[in-house]
Amino acid sequence: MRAAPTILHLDMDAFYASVEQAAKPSLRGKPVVVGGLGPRGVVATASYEARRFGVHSAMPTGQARRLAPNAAYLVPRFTVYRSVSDQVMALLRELSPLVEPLSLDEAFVDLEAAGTAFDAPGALRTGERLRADIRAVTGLTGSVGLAGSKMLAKIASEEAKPDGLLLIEPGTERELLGPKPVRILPGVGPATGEHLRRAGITTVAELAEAGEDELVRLVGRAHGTGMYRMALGHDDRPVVAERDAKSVSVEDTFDVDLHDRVRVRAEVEKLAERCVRRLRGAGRSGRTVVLKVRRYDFSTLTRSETLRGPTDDPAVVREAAARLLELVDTTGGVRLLGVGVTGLADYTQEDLFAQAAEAREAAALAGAAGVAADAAPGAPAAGSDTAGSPSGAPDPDADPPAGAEPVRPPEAPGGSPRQGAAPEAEADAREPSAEASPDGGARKWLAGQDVHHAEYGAGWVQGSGIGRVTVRFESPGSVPGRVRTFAAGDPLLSPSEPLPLVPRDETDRPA
DNA sequence: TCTGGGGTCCTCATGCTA
DNA sequence: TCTGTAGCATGAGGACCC
Repeated sequence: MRAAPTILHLDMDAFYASVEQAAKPSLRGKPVVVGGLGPRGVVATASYEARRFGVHSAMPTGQARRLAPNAAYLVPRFTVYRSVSDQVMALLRELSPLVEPLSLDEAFVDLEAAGTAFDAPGALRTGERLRADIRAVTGLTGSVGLAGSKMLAKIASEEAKPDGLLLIEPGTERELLGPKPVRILPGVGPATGEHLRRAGITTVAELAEAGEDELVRLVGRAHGTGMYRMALGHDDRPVVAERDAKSVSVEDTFDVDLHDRVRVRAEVEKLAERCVRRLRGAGRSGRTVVLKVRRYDFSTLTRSETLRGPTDDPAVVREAAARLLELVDTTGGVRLLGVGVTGLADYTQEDLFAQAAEAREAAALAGAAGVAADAAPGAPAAGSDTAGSPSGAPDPDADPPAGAEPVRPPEAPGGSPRQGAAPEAEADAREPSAEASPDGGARKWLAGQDVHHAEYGAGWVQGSGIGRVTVRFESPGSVPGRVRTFAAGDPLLSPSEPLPLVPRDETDRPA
């Protein structure tokens, strides 16, 4: 615990919904729900107006619709959220070089790392200035918590919500935490909360009284000791700016359970390819392939296979996933499939082979020059799992050449810079875009999606169905706009890029 | 019409090896 | 040679977070 409140936690208020309200003037002050709109969708964020009806995050969208039938239901637009998030993170980096993003809308800042002394009044001034800057730059509100540790700063911002600021003075933490429910502590979720409740522990003070040994007995060593320290207000976790991803995965929940085994196999293949695209996009490779299956009864199982070396070859991941699927009984139906890769590395088995091939060539050249050289040692191991690899490619699933140095290629092909902590889902396949309907007919329009009409200008899809699409023509800087309905296949209507929350110029405005 | 998607970390079981 | 064991890798599942 630090002697001064130098950890700042920022949490944007109802972020996705607030961005939508800023982007769509007609929704300001109205209940807005952002999330999956399909039959099995859940709420990602609800505006404060929608929360008054009892709608909250992680609630099935169907249930939200029953509670708040008149709310606007929109699909998430991650491109916009990411660009607003970039603006906010840039403001945080002006405060200190040590910023730890937790998601698009949340981050810790270590003010001490800025090299400036921060006492309580100084920290408060910094927090208030940050909130004002965020409002000026994005038009949105965020809540700020200030304390001597991450846990307390986060609790403070939670208490300050919405649109507030709270500083927890060092020395007051036990008094503040004591009466709060155990669920306020990070890492105490529904299962642990219920477990503790059955043991007669409901508040943080009772947790502290129970003692470390009892908590270890109840919930295990790692969790028990950590929870005890937190209950005493002790948390010395540092703010960490850069964190490498440890796994990459994609998954899909189907509107209707899949029963056809052939279809299940085809979906697993598609997921494996999507997963590898993400993997390659991050310039990484992975060694362990994981298949996830959620069955009709919501029981979830995973099967995994560790390869001989890391790969980013779609064929290798696809085949491993297919082998894993053979181990799973899907009788009764499948509601979700997922494919992931863990054991990430920055090089692949193929890189090792390329290096070995270079070594062979060099040796051959040396041999031609009259220097004796052994053939590259380390033939691919027998029993390789990938007999089906594309011909012409080196078997990517074999032992690396013996004696090969652990290599790190200068840059993976197309490799993007390594991301810092970016737990936020890419949601690449979820970004709203006009989709061809399965029957090859008119496009499918998603509520909330950005569109442009050749005659009426910029707008967004308010609703669609039975061959029609309703569009509201407005933009962030305009007054609430008019609604018009078109045929879903209207050639004058097209999907468009999202507009910035602060219009760049008048051309962005609706006609 | 219950219950998404992308992650991290922990625990426990099991098999192999020194 | 046999046995016990510690350590490690792997695999599966659960809890939690945003």
